Formats: sequence, C-alpha cells, structure tokens
Amino acid sequence: MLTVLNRTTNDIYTQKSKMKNTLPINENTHCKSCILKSTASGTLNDIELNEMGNNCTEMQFATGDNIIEEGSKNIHVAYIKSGLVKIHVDGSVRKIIMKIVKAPAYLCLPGAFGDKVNNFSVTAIESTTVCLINLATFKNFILYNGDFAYQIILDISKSELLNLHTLINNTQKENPGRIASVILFFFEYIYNNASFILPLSRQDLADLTGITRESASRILSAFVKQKILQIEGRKIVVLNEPGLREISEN
Amino acid sequence: MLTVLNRTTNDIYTQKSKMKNTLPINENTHCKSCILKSTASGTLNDIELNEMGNNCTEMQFATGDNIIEEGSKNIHVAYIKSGLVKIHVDGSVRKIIMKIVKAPAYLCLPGAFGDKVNNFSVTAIESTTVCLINLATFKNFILYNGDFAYQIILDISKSELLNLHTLINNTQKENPGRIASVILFFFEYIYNNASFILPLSRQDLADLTGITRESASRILSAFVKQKILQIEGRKIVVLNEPGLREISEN
DNA sequence: CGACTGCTTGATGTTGCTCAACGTGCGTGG
DNA sequence: CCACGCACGTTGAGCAACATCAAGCAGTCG
Repeated sequence: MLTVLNRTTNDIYTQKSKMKNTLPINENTHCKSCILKSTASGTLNDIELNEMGNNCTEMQFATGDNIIEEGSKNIHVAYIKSGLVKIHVDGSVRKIIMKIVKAPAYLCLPGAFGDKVNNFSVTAIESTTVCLINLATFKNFILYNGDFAYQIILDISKSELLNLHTLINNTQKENPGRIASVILFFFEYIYNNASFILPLSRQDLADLTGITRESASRILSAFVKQKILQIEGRKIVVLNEPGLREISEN
Repeated sequence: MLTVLNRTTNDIYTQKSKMKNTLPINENTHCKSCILKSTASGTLNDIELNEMGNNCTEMQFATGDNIIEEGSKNIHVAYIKSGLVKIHVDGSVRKIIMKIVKAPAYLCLPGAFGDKVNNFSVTAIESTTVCLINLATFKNFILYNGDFAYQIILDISKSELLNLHTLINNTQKENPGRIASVILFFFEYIYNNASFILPLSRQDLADLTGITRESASRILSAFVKQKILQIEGRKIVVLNEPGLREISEN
C-alpha cells in the first residue's frame, strides 16, 4: 500500500514531466531527521515519523513550475519546506492570486479536506522544496494523535485570520492602498529588507490586488515620482516607509 | 472547575445584561438528548456528551442582540442551534459584514483557536439559540477524540471554501453583480423561497457587499424597474431568477 | 411637535477600467 | 540569421461606474 502510493505519486509527476528541474529528490524521506518539521509534525513519535517518511515524497520546483493544479484530484497534503509560492485561481476572464505563502507552511489545508479536488493552483515563484504527504496517512495522524490534530487546527486557524486581511485589503481600500500593502508585505514579512526583487510580474501584482495591469503600473510609477519607491524592473527599494504605510492605511 | 466555568459564563452575560431577552435557558444542558447536535458532537460518547453538557450554556438572542463582541476575550466556542447571524468587523470608518451564517453551525472556529481575543463581532439577525461551550472542554475533545477533531477540521475546511466565494464575489464583480449574488444567496440558501423578508438594512447590504448605502439603494431600485425584483421595504420577491443569476455572474 | 433613523433620488467629482499605441525582450520557425 | 508572434511594461485619452455631497420624504419615538 505504501509503496503503491509512492509509485502513484511519482507517476503523476513523471507523466507531466515536461517540466524541467522537477524531480523527486527522495522517495523515502527521513522525516525523523528533518530539521524543517512543522509544529504539528513535532508532535509525532518515532514510529509515526517513520510512517510519514514512507508516505511522503519530497520534490524540488523551479520558479514558474506548477506545484498543484486546480481541478486535479486531491491525494496529498503539500508542505513547503523552503521557498515561496503563489496560490491562484485561473478564471476564464480574470485570474485571481489568493495569496503568497512562504515556507515553512502547509498549503491549502482547508482545500485538502473540504473537497475531493483542488480548488486552487499553486505555482512556485522562487525555487521551492515541497513534501507531498499521502492524504490518508495525514488523516490517520489526525485521528490517532490529538496533539497533531490540535496543531493542525491552530495552523488552519491562523492562516484563516490572515485571509481576513486579504479580504479587507481587497474590498476596503483604493488601488494605491492595495499596492502599498503588497509592497509592505514583501518588505516586512517575506524579505525583511527595504530592497528586494519582487517575484511577481505587473500582471501578477494586479491579479493579487484585483486591479488591472495598467493601474498597477501607473501606481508604481506614481510612487516613484513621489520618491516613495525606487524601481528598476522588478527590483524595488522602499525609500519612504512611513509614507507607504500611510497610503496602505488609506 | 466545571461549575466555576459555568458561573464565569453567566457572569459575563449578566454584567452586560441591559440586553432584553438575553437569558441563559439552561445551565446544565442535556447535550445527550439534543437533536440539533453538530456532526462533530455526533462522534462523542455518553460520558463526553455529559461533560459537554456540564460545560456549556445555552442562550437565546433576539434580533439585533450582540452574541460575540470583537476584542472580547475568547473563552467559548459558539455553536448556533437555530437562527441566523451576521459576522462583522466594525471599523472606525467603514463596517464590514464578513458573512451571514445560518444554524446549525459553529461560529468562527478559526477565530477561537487562532487568537486569544475575538476578531469579529457576531449579531443575531433573527431570533437565535446559541450554545456556548467552554473552550478548554472543546480543546480536550480535539485532543482525545480523533473523530471529533477530524469533523472539526472538515467543518472549518468547508466554511473556508465558502469564504473563497465571498472573496471572489467582492473583488471580481461590479456592484449590481454583488447585490444580485446576495439576493440569490438568501433566496436559495437561507429561505429557499422566491419571496422573503430580507433581515438586513440597506446599510447592512452595503457593508456585506463593500459598497455604499446609496449605491445599494439605487441598484435595488434598478432591479425593480427591470422587473427582476419586487420590493416593499425589506420584503423581496424574485420575479426573474434567470435574469438575476445572469447579473450575478456578470 | 421636533429629533431621529432609514431610505431614496439627484447632481457632481473622482477613480479606475478600457482601448490604443508603442517599446522591449524572448523564443520559435522559416 | 532575421522575421514574427507573444508576453510584459509603460503611458495617454475617453468613458463608465461609483462615491460623495446634498436634499427631501416617511415612519417612529419621546
């Protein structure tokens, strides 16, 4: 059963392996010695960790690679050990980027349990390492290890409170405020540095904030004119953080 | 410990009992015989149900009564047995109604576990019966009953997938589409009837869709002119459902 | 009766989308 | 190799959608 599952996992990813750089690193991962364990996995004992190792595939994705495809069957829980991804829905007319998630984190846990198929696509926006854990194995840990279950609930809860901010950001603010918030998010939360390379195109930035590409571009230009930002392609330097913060709060 | 908790619960609600009609119905609720149990509670055995009964207060709220106040300390899990509520955040400038929740349902589970204080206010918009369950008791069920934990995770997951629709509704649609979606929501999901009394003011409708009171009013008037709706105060009759659906899909 | 709340409608200004033009870099195929 | 299509980025002009401001109306409560 375990090996079969592992093979299934591989099959899926070898079938569509026109992707470059997308290779399983380790089919029988040694979760026991993993130093990037989630808080939840920290509650597992050696036997459970061994079982997790037997039912988990670690994979490496390059920038732009598709990690999870919307509509595909839901047989894993994805945990990102390192890297950065975007979670998005690609509608016919417009795309929406739901959020940017940095490692370490579980991806779309509510999606994994709420539905049989994936509700979102996930794409790497930096080089990213992912553990794909067999959903049945994961469910067993929830059923038989209360501490694990509790940590998972905490994890989902916290991530949902963050979603609230996205919703407020995208419904209550004018466009410059939305862009400012996203810039601050990367500054403070992702890179913790006033100077960084934005891992998103202008189109992505627009999809993340629910505005058009043109508006996003114009707003960035305006920020440069106001000496709030310095921009060179995707390289951004925040020159006036208080100013940016004021705009983000509208 | 159990009785102390129960007394604490009561204290909170007697202190602020300028509210009319807000009375604990039953301090030692007989959860065992409750026919409105949640799926999660269905996994509890008699001993656990008895413990839940000892740590849970059932209360009745009238329309307009505040059930949970934003910023208050988080010591219960709220479960609505019957009725209808709005979950909202009252900002200084604007209010946001996050969503409308009908019984039976747990309220803001992610809020209960993700933070020490409540992130939202909850207000009854129809006569509503609520069970307030001691948070520590609830946590124990998660820790020691895997089936319960799993059901709670399913519950949170499904509710979060619904939140996605809210987000899409409020970011991807123009104002008439948002209003149309809300009308359809009450028609199909809440009342299952083309004719109903909207339990929201125009202001609430605006806060729920992220638009202004005036716009909401104008859009409703337009729908009447187009013979899509018939409106008399808060009474709404859907005359042209396909038309409404088309607008809601933009 | 006046004060107040909830609702509606009109006039006006602003925001931001759409359309369009133009430039750039990249990959593909002749 | 160049020509071409294509995604990305920037900027301008015009227009539709909305918010804001303002006025007025009906119902309610003290």
